[in-house]
Amino acid sequence: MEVKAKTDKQSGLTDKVLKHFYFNEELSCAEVSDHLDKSIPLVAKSINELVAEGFVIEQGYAQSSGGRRPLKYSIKADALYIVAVAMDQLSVRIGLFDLLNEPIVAVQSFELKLLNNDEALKTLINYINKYIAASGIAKEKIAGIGIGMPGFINITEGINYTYLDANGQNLRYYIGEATGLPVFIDNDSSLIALAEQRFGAAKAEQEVMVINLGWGIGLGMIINGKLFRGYDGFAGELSHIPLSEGGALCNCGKQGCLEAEASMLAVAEKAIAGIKDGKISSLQHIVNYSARMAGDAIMEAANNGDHFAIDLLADAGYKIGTALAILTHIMNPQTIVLSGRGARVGKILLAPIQQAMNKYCIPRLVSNTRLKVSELGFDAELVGAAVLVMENYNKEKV
Amino acid sequence: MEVKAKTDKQSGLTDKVLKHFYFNEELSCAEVSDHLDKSIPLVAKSINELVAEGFVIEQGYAQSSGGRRPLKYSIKADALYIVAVAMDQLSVRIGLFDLLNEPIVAVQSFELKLLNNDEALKTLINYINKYIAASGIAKEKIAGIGIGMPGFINITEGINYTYLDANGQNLRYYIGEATGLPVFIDNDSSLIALAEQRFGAAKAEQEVMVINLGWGIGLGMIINGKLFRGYDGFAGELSHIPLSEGGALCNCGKQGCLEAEASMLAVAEKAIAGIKDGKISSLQHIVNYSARMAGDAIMEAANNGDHFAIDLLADAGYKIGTALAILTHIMNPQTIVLSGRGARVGKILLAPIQQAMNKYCIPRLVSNTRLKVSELGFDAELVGAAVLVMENYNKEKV
DNA sequence: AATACTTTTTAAAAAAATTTAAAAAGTATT
DNA sequence: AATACTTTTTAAATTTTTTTAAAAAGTATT
Repeated sequence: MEVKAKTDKQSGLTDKVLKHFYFNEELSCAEVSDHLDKSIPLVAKSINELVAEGFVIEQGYAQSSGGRRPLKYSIKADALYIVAVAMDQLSVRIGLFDLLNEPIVAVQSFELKLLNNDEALKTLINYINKYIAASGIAKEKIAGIGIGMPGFINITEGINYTYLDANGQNLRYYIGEATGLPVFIDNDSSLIALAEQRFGAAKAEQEVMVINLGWGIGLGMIINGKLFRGYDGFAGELSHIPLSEGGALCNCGKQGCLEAEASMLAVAEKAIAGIKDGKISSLQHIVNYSARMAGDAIMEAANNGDHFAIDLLADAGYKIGTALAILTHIMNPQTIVLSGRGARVGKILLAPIQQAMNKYCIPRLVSNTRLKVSELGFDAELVGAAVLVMENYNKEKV
Repeated sequence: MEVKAKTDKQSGLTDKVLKHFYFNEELSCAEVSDHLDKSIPLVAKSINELVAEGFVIEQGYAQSSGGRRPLKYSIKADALYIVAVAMDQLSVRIGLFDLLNEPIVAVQSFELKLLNNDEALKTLINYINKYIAASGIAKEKIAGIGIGMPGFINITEGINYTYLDANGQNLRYYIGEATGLPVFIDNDSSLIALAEQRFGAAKAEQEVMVINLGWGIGLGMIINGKLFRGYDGFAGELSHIPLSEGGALCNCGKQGCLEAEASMLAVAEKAIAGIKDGKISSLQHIVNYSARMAGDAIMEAANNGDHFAIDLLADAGYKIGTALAILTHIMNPQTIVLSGRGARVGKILLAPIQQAMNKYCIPRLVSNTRLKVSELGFDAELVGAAVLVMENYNKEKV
């Protein structure tokens, strides 16, 4: 016998309506009823409840489309706040957003090495707690903490198999206990995909592949309008598909992985090697940079027209395009979005990627697949972390 | 304003219950209620209706599990019949099945060249009509005709962009008019996947990749327990992914496609070339065979231990395995099934496929992915065609 | 300007689904 | 063998949801 909370049923629709307002702009009662496929009386009841509780506000009457003018409602921006955390292998960004995804406190970032760092989890929790305390926002007003992190993550168990070991404990629960707030974690690339589908370049689309161009190359898949994770949660491992026979050695142990050939880290390494080899470029100074700093410098230089940087990126782009051709053949997506850190050089990558897809894709597939550069860019992971919290939010939580 | 038939709502559950009995063995009312997540009174009403109408029969009381003995029900095999048609580029098979997937009339096959054949559609319809008439089964007892066919198929529009042109008309509607029965069409590989997930090697599994080894290499994808078709319906184009730089020329115009390197047709061509080149084998006689007959002979010989045939298949298997490694990285399926015509040499292909996957997959992915050979084999497409009909069947049809 | 037709919202009535209670038919334990 | 506890089925009572009707507030057309 399942113990279903009585409110579970009753407030189920109300939560859906609330989320619908979070994900959409102004809506009338009739529109919500239509979108949610629920009768108007039911939806009206939920909306009135949300208005009474201060989650939703009336926005006045809109233009008539041939009948009575609809009364529009929208989410109340300051009804709740969300803590969003975006991590990569070396650093953490944290922000506090309202329900319109506007930052309430400036996004802060700090260094945090995940690899072989036993203190990483404690440091992270400490930083989150300080950030929330400094914001002055009452915890009751915070819907939860969303965290995007690299690594193989088991969402249901809340475990990251790669980083942030909590002695095998549930990471969500552990951080939740330490912060006193509901915590939701997911893979960084998945969250970027979520952000692009909800508020970005592939809004409301059903079949979307989002490429997370960063120090590695990630893939977040939206299938049937939902994040797809595969049977064990490991789907989207685009970066380690065998691309070229006997190519560069990847840190996964194999050869010819996309990541080892075309990630921003790989580009940076090639750039440093090239300059040491006497290549002419505005990037002479990067030889002593870390690969990571070099990566940023290369993207900057490419956007400023440096030929060497552009050539390197074009080369990476062509390889990425080859992988995207494979992906397109298998998934037949509506849109492929280039997102993440590398989106800032998206325009430079676009041409060689498209070129490779033209060559390696069946014509029918190339012509139907849209290739877009993210506008969310580096913010995508933070937005996705916020979305993750709201997707899981329950008004009447335990 | 949508015109929803009033019966649509009422009989909705009854149809679901009916299908549940088609896809499952004996079930009690309580079990169905549990599976369908509907209350017992509702389910009981539907079951009683189905029993009264002769779709479902009582199977007596089962063993008690500590309380009242459950009354089991099951589908009535002869309540309905299904016409299943399985096509490839050169031939058609047709069968009449009952609701237990048992053939009522022997499966017949005949030659039908699809390419550049304006008469193909008329011939097909003619054959189907004759087959049904000869069976002596009343049309009222036939749930519909399911047809699996090669080519790019738009399910919603009912159009096959590759073969069987009905002057741009809706193929489903066209055949439906000509036969007087509801018609459902789908891609052959999709139907094979459907069969494997419903009655085959991946029964009830949610994330399954089914490889259709035939004259080409097809892929049917089950994602979230449902057939996935991609945005335009062209997902699963595994056979034309760029596998090797500058390999054999494919009839799609590109080079190095999996299909051109590892399909049964490619194997047959290699075999004929090899024998002409003086290879020792029991297959000397196939030099004058068509590639298609040669393909069958090679599979036969391989199963009889012919080294040359086994080597050729092993070679093809290794290439298929490389492609499956890529597929596994992207999709992280629970199970990969080797099905279709080539399943009869599945055991021979298994080892080289697994070998390639071991080499090219991240360890975590290989160890979690099950690789199985279909037991349905060549019958899979027919079973899938029958499933297609029943999935779309409505008791109260228009 | 008046009439006819829209669309949105509110309220009342009807229908559908679930919950609760009770009966039927077992098993397990003392 | 009697009692206590299960599970399945049937029936009755609620609850929930949808449908229908009506009112409110517009637009378009003659």
